[in-house]
Amino acid sequence: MGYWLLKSEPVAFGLVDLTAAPNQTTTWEGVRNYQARNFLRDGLQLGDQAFFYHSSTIRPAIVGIVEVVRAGYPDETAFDPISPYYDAASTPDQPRWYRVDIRLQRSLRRAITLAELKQHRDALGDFALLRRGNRLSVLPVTAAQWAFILSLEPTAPF
DNA sequence: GCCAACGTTGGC
DNA sequence: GCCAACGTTGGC
Repeated sequence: MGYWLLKSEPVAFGLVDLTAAPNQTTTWEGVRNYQARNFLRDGLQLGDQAFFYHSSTIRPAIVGIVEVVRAGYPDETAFDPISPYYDAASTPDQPRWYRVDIRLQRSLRRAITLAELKQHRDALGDFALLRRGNRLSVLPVTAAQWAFILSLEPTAPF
């Protein structure tokens, strides 16, 4: 079972949108970065969990947990000339870009902000989200990092 | 809005 | 293959 972090700009598609989506499920398409593509194609497996992260916003933060409900498959938006994600170099025979489908498992009881995560650099170790100049929209999380971050979320009220 | 980081493109 | 130019990401 693998763990990941998926970034999304809430202005474009945030937790509110995922919550409102049919079946609280969406397809994670339009990723046009090779490293992220490799994770989508080869890394994310059915049943894997991922943090849902809000980026490019006033308070960047992990806000939810999603589950992979369909592992990597070709991102067909690359084949569509009208799509903003169109890429003439990607063909059905030789797809260049991949996507996964995800479903909201639950919202976090509170947002765990990037600022807070930075305070725990030592505990988190080498965490892709905290690397300098990190721009990856799909990144791996170790089991230890996953457990630690979840431990920051308050449990039952009492 | 600014700027650092960094991936991509294209000329040579 | 090098590298400058350029575009995008994303935090602040």
